[in-house]
Amino acid sequence: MDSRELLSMGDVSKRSGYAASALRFYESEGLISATRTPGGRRQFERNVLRRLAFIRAASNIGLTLDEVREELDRLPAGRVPNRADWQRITRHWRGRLDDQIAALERLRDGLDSCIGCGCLSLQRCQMTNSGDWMATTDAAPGAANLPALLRRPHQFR
Amino acid sequence: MDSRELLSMGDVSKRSGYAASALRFYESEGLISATRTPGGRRQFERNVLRRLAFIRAASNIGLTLDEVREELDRLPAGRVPNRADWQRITRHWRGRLDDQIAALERLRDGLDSCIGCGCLSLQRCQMTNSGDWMATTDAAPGAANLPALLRRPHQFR
DNA sequence: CCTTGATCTCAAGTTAACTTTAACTTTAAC
DNA sequence: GTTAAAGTTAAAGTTAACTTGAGATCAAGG
Repeated sequence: MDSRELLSMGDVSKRSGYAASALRFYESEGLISATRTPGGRRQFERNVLRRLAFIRAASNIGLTLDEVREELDRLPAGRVPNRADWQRITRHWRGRLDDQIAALERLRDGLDSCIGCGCLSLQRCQMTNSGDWMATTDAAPGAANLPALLRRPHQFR
Repeated sequence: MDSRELLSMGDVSKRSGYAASALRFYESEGLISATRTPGGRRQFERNVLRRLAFIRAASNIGLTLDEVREELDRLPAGRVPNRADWQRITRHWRGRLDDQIAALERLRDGLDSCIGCGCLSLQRCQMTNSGDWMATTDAAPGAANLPALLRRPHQFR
């Protein structure tokens, strides 16, 4: 552990591409860690760059920070992640991507059938997913059952 | 225009599946409109249900409310949308879906090549997209150039 | 010693799309 | 005439992932 290899905030920010404010935020959230100089400034170990690359990749896949934290927590404590670790994770990510792709394709197919069927009034249209909105009965409101993965994060629902 | 066919807040809420608060919000945003009773309560015309189905569908596709408003504004003013209107819109939506699917597939392919290449240390990994993060030079930080459509709405970037 | 630039902390702001709360008012029913 | 259900407004709250701003402090160079 040669202590001459510690990185400053500026170093890590430049090299990771993350703003200093984001790094502070990630530290406050427990996603990364840093020691302090006597004067109170952060000193990052080199491996924080690996963690940040991991975080960047996971975010690109679409994980929330909470999920990223879980993934990071499940990584081996002391050692560097090995091939098996990495494969477990990428399999998980791949599954998520496949799900998202499948959901979008279902939507697209629904749209296509909609174009073809000529339901101009949107009655019974696959895209609206509230089958009863034109009904005269007071059935329960249709569930909003479209791909959750794709929704922009709403309030609770 | 027989005035006996107006719908109350509760009617529209039940039939559209939207909460009353959402309907008030949509009205305040100019997405839907309503007249008022002498007492001040909203009276919706029946065609608001069609508009709401449209809004629901567009939201499912991933449009923001601003975009939905634009689409609605571009719909014919007086007449009911015809097949050509509907086709123009669904073509637009289909294009968006295709873009999103393509972006996800690129991500998935990147992941696959990553699994295969064994770059366990995440160096030069396709998924991180900040090619220089391990470099010793102070190059500009890598652009976050992954599919914008997929990103959860961040701050500005 | 002084200036400059990098950092620090803590609180508040940002965006989207609504929801929640508080305090009333209408309307319909009994 | 009273009550309960449904509706109204305006303002503030919610979530995620950070950013911005204010007001210090640190560290290095001259």
